[in-house]
Amino acid sequence: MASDLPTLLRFFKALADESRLRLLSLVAQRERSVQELAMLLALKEPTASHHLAMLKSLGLVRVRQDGNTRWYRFEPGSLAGLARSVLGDEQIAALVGDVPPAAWDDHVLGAFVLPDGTLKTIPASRKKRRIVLAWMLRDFEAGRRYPEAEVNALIQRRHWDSATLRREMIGYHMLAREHGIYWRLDESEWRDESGQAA
Amino acid sequence: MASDLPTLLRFFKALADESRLRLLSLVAQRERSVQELAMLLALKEPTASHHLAMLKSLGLVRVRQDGNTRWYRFEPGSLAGLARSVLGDEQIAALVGDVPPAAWDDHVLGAFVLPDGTLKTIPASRKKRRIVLAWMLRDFEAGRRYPEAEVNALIQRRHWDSATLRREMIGYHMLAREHGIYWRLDESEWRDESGQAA
DNA sequence: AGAAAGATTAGATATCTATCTAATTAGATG
DNA sequence: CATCTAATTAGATAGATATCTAATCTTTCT
Repeated sequence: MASDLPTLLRFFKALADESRLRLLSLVAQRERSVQELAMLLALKEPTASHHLAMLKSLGLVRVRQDGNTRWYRFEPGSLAGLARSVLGDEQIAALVGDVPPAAWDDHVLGAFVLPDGTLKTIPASRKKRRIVLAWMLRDFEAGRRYPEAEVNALIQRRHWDSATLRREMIGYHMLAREHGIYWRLDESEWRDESGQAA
Repeated sequence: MASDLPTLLRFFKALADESRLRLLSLVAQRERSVQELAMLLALKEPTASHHLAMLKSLGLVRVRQDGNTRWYRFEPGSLAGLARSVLGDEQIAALVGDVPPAAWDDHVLGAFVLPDGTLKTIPASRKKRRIVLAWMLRDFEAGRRYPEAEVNALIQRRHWDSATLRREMIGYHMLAREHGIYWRLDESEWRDESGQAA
């Protein structure tokens, strides 16, 4: 139901306060007036009133007016929706809205690839090196078979050290070799940063 | 499981922050490194690290170290306990720990009853008047029948205006009258502050 | 009508906390 | 062994917010 990030955030902020949790607890037992609640929590009435207004705006409590005292009570089931939106692990994963998934890769590439398309340096960290290698692999067509000389030529369009880079691509299982012939492997075959198969 | 107030409060405080919610969301999709997370949220690494430490201390994320990068991932099911402790309305009501239920009544009585046991004034508000009347009703034995003169005498030990107080006790259905004879009614018969039967 | 009670609104303040920079630790690389 | 990278820890700061006092509003009682 209410599982967009701003809404979820409002609920959590409302519940992340000891006074408000105690208020909820007290009005869950029975109807209570503002001054009674303020007295029980050792707060001034305006403070209690302020908290109750927030809880009301979220539908967590209901008010009944009688004379000039207002009786607050907990709204049963109002937290069930929140609980449901938090129960499933998938719901949490679905919260990211506007973050482009490739942002990190772009960031790394931007730091290592020059405007002319050549590699500034080979990233020292495995994590970044893997991203750069995956980018370089786009120069190779899937299914086609390449002799070593052609592999080196394609790599050298990006960086002079084709020996190192070719070895790395093999190491990550992005490229396979047999009898001096190379071919590109599918992404599902690649090794991850720590050398494990994906 | 974790439904005492301090624990619940820690969880809600941890989740009541946009950065931490987004972090959870990102690591729920896949394993991610600190610098990747910092970059995706436009935060500095120490900030991300700080948030992740808090989430880890609550068991919401797990870490795997590889080289000197640490891969964080969401701990599936870690929120289920929280959700369960929030789902049931009774759990909320059970949070009040150390608040004595009679505190409010004691407070009212303390404000209107003098040390010698007499009534300073009759509370103007129905809410407080009802509490004082209930207190005065203790002077009457259950089951016993009282002529009007005796009722007045018992009330006057507390306050001179026995006529008003007697009428009020009748009004709240604490006392019943027939043919000039009065008797005390059970608490279940009393009217509440707004005149409704309990 | 005037006074009082209960509650809310307005405005001020002090505490908490999310974030940053700088310094430190631990691991990998050459 | 020196260097570099990723992450954390330490310390400082700016922004958020829980709470208070004072003022206002509404309903009830005399």
